[in-house]
Amino acid sequence: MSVSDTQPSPVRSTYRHGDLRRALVDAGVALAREGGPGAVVLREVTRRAGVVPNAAYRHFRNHQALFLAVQAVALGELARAMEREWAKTLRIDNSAERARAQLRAVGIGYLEFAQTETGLFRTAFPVSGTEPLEPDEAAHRGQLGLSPFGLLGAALDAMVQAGVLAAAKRPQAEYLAWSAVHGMALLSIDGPLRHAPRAARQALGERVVRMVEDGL
Amino acid sequence: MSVSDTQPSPVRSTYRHGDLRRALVDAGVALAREGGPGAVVLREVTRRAGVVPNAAYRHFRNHQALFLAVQAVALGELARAMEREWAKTLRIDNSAERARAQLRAVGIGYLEFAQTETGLFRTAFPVSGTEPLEPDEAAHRGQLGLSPFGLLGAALDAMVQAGVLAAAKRPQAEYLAWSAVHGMALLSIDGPLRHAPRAARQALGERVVRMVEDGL
DNA sequence: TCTCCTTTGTGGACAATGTCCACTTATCCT
DNA sequence: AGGATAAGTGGACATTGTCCACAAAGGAGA
Repeated sequence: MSVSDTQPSPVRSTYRHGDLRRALVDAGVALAREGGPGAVVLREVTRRAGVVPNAAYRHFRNHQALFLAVQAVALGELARAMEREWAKTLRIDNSAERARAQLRAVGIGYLEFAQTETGLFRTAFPVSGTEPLEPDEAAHRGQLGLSPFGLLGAALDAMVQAGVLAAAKRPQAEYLAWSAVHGMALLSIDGPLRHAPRAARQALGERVVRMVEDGL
Repeated sequence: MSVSDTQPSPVRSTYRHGDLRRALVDAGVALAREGGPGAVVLREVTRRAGVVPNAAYRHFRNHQALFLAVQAVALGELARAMEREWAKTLRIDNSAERARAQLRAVGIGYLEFAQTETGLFRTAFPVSGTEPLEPDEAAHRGQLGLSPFGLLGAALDAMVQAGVLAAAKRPQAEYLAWSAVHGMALLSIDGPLRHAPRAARQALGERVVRMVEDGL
């Protein structure tokens, strides 16, 4: 409901669509949401927009360009999910505790999103092939103006500031944390844990985040 | 060269192929090796086997079944890569040191394989959609008879035995370690580190493995 | 207001892919 | 020897991404 606001009827009386580009992206996002990256099919997208397949080519160079736009939206939604968790940490007074909590929040938000919006999550990180988006491009940010990557960095910075992370370990620490959480997300949705009870996955999620906290 | 040994000529005089199933899998593996999962295209596979597309259906129910066979081979190769690293630890006398080294070996082997045989690695863990293979099925094992998952478990068991890992932390520890390393592998080949110099990736690989060792 | 140009959709086509059905050709088993 | 059966072939179809030529509508300038 935050993404798509305009498609009252799939039929259209005017020759011009009005805002086809947006309609296409919206349809793409909807498809990605329930079906993952593979469901973002150009022809189906145009079908949902009530338009002939070729019309898409007036707005995107090719299928991949369309897909990238969808991916950007997915990344934005991920950022927002993480921000939501982050916001909960703001009342914590003790700065060391808060910094730690923020790192965890970022991780938990990530994992939660992967399990709640699996299709979008998969779309945000298309596995192979396509050149991925740069982790910090404008469109992928949430309301705080931070990309998922930026949020993680902010949490780590806060940890250094609060003295719970040695400054020497700060450089590149993003990648360590991200790896662990991203891996867990994949194991949870595609790997051997995909059929484990939700509680078990949640417990492992907490544990992996703690591992990062302790092992960084 | 370990996988395919029989396809002297793509042409064939006999009506029967002899061992088409194997030829198909071999071709599939070759395609996966350079091109990843998306390159394992049924028609191309049959083409390489010098046979008409439909012939594949005598040996595999559908494209996915073929793909699963290829995936199994990829998992086997991964297992072998890990075993190779594992073997290097066997001369270490101190059992605590050895156990730790084994955990690292398993991780490093995994990461090395991801970067050396990227196509096969991606094929071993097809991102979304398809139901993944169970991590312990027979065909995916290396020469030691252990699956990638089994190798990791063995390393963790050794750590408990050697007293460098609290028994209480043992259960499910596989998933924590696997997450971290798998995530790093993906960041290295698809994510933001894909263009980083090899040395940088290697350093981060070592670091993530240490993080697991310390944080488990 | 009338013309023309540019943008945006349409229509029809093509190659590639996975899959289905009917048919042919060997091979094996009595 | 002879028929069942396994293994390949041929032709077809729907679906997908993409290309090219064309039509329809707005907008800019007269």
